[in-house]
Amino acid sequence: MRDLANALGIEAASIYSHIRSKEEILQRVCFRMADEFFGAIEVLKDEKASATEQLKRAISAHVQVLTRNTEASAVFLQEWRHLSEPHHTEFLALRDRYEHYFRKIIRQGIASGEFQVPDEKFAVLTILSGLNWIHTWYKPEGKMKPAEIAENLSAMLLNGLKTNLN
Amino acid sequence: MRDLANALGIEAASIYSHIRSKEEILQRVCFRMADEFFGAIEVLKDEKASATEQLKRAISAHVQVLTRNTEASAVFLQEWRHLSEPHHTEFLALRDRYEHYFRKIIRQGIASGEFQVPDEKFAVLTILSGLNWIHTWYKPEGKMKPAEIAENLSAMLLNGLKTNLN
DNA sequence: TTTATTTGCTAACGAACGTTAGGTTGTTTA
DNA sequence: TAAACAACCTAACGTTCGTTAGCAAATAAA
Repeated sequence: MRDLANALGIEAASIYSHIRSKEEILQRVCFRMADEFFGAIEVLKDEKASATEQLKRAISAHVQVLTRNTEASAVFLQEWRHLSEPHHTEFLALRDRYEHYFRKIIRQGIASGEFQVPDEKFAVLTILSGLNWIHTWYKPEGKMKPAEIAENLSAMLLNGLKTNLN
Repeated sequence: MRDLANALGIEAASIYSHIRSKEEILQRVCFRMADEFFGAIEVLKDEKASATEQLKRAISAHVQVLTRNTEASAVFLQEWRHLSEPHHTEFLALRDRYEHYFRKIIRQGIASGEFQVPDEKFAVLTILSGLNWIHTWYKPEGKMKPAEIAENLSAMLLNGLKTNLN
């Protein structure tokens, strides 16, 4: 709180005119980011699109949220486990629900023959790992733009590294 | 320190018979894990192997280290940023060196035509993200064994999700 | 213009933290 | 057998932490 107050140019005690507690700040960051993520995929719902297309869009949406909120993303991804109950459990439920959205796409891809995936849950966890690691290196002034990041990640996850002779 | 002491069944003050400081514990975990990772890739050095094979082996080695040290891995991956100087800078240097090992493999794969990678650094960061996310879900008693994890991750990163008609 | 509200201040509180000091007990070594 | 050493204990310290209380000043509203 003293570090935050320093950054704001006020005293730590003054922050309590604006918030109830430190825990409330963490809750707000985590649940607002969760809302951002869900909001971003909510508008994508188009189950007529191919699984490939749906996955690309989901990846892109996720990347947009992350790169638009780099600091909140870092807090969201690294500090959620400090949430107190019942928020901690609620948060895990949201995370599960978000993962299920991706699993559904993967399952659809398997069913349609677009994807060949030995383990669906593993695939989703790996996709999300690639997405959620972005905050560790992404800089707004960096050479790779969010759209390029999404494109590269999609290409890598869909096509793999190996040279494709198709 | 009191939580750790509780887990050990001794008093917090007693820990200081065995270590110099809390910071020393963090240093030891982080640098010993770094040693483990470097040791694991050290024995792999065989530049005659294809880039594909080298990458598979590097992934496998990394997975073995992570899954053999799940708790230390969590500390290593999540707490390194709390290291004090000069250890913090040393740690980043080690991390860079480890990343370079992977970049070298990718570069070799591009040169030999095995890989088609728009951005080599991005590819490595994504590979490492998949690897370093494992500690968030892996359980020794889980259904997927380390060797299977390595195999699935390699397949996914090399071949991608898309059904390969080759 | 006066009152209410907002936002910040200082001072302080109780709790938690990492660690030190001195002592005791058990183990090892000479 | 005695001395040295190791490993633990209790008690406590100074620091840091999140937060509250009471107050002052600035701003907004009546």
